[in-house]
Amino acid sequence: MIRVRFAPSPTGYLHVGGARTALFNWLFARHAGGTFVLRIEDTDRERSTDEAIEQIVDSMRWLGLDWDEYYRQAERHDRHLEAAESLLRSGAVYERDGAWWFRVPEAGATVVHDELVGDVRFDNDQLKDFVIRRSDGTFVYNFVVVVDDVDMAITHVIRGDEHLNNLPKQMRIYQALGHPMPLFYHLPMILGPDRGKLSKRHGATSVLEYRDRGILPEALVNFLVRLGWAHGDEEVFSREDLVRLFTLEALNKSAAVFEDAKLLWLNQQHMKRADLGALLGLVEPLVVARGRVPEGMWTEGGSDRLLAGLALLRDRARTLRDLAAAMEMLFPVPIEREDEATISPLQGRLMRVLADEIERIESWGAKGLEELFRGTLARESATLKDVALACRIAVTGRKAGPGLFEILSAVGPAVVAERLRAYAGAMSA
RNA sequence: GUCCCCAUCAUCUAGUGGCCCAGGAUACCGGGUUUUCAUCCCGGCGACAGGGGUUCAAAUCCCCUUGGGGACGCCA
Repeated sequence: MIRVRFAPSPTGYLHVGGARTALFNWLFARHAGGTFVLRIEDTDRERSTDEAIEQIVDSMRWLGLDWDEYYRQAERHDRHLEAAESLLRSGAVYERDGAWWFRVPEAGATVVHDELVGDVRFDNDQLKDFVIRRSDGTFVYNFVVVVDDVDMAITHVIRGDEHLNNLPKQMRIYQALGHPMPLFYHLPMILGPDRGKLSKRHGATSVLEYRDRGILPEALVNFLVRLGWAHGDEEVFSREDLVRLFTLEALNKSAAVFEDAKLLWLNQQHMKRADLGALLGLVEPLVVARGRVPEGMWTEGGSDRLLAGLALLRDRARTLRDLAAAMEMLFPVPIEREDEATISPLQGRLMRVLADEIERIESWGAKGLEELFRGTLARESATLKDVALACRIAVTGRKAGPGLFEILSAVGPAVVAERLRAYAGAMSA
C-alpha cells in the first residue's frame, strides 16, 4: 500500500514550489490508489502560526489536493519522546548541556540512495553529532520527520531538493531506530526568471495570489506539473488526465524556471475547455466585486443570454479577472469604456434609426440582427463599415471583441438600443 | 570556504548509443480565417555549455573545466 505525505511548516503562505511538491505527492497517491497524508510540521513554536496553517489548507483545497489523513506534528510530542528515549537507552543518543545529541562516527562515509539521483556519498566528518532534542525539551526536524514517517508508514518521500543534504542524518536515525527506509525522491527547485531563488520580486509566489489574479486551479496545476514532468508532446492536461498518466519515473532532475507566460496561455486553454455553467459561477462573484453590477441583477440577467455572452467572451480573456471585466457589458449598467470614438452626424443618425428598428424587431438573435442592420443600412444608402465600429464601441465600450451581431444579441435589445442612442448623442462631433 | 545536486532553443520540455545536421509547447515574427480583436490554422526564428575520452556510431556513457542551484542551526 502506497502512502505519501506533504509536510509543510506553517511559517508562511503556501508558495508555488511547495504546491508543486504537494501536487506530485497527491498525483502519485491518487494514481496508485494510495494514501495522501497532510502533516503540518509545527514543531518550531516560535515561527508557526494558525494563520499560516489556514492559508496552507485554503491553498490545498483551492488546488483540489485533498488529503486522507491530517496530523499536527506538535501534537505528537509524546511519541517523539518515546522514540528519543529508546535511542538514549541504546546509546545512540547522549545528553550534553541539556540537549540530546545523536552520535555520528567520525570515520567512514554514509551512502544514501535517491531514486532520481542514485547513490550519494557523504563523508562522516561532514556530518558530526547533531541535536535531536533542544534543551527546552522540544524536538528538532531531522528527528521528528523520521519518527513520523516511520509511524505513518510512509512508503515514498517526495520532497524538495534542499533536503537531500539531510538524508544521511535521517538515514542514521532510521538505522538507530531499526526501521527500513522509504524510497526518496528529491525534487529540483523552482527558480525565478534570473535563475535565482524564486521570490516576491519576480512577481507572485503565493498560490492564493494566483487565485486572486483569476487563474483557474486546474491551470496552475497543469503549469506546475509541467515544471519537472512531461508526457511526450502533450501540454494541456485535465486533473483526470494527470491522475491517470502521472508516474515518478517521468520526473526530471534539473531545476526549472517559473515564467508566467505559459501559465497565462494554459489558463486560457482551461477556460476554453471549462463547462460554461461552472465558468459562469466562477466569474459571477468577480463581476459583482467590481461594483457596477449589483448582486440581484445577476440572477435576473437571464442565464441563457449570459451563457451566450460568456461563450463569446472567454476566448478573448486570459484570466477570470479579464473575463469578469468584459462580462459587465452584458448588464444594463454604465459600462467601463476602454475605447472611444467620435460620431459623425451621419453615423449618429444611422445609430438612432438602428436603435428604433431594434426595438421593433420580432425575432431577436444574431441572424435577425444582421438582416436588420443590412436591410436598414441599405435603405439609408449606407454600409456596415460606416457604423460597425461606432456601434461596437457604443454597446461594448471596446473597439475589439466578438462578432458584432453575436455580442449585440447577447447584450439584448433594450440595452443595445439605449446605448446606441446615448452614445450617438454624447459623442456627436 | 567545505560538501551535495544539476546542465538540450529566451522559457517549459521530448530524447535513456544509431530512427536526431535534435521533436513539441510558450514567447516573438510573418501569413491565412475574422467588418475588428481573440480563438483557430499555416510558416519562420531558435538549443545539445566547453574540452577530452569510450565506441563503427554520443545530446545520450566516463573524466575535467565552466556555469547555475542547494546545504552547512538547540530553523524546517
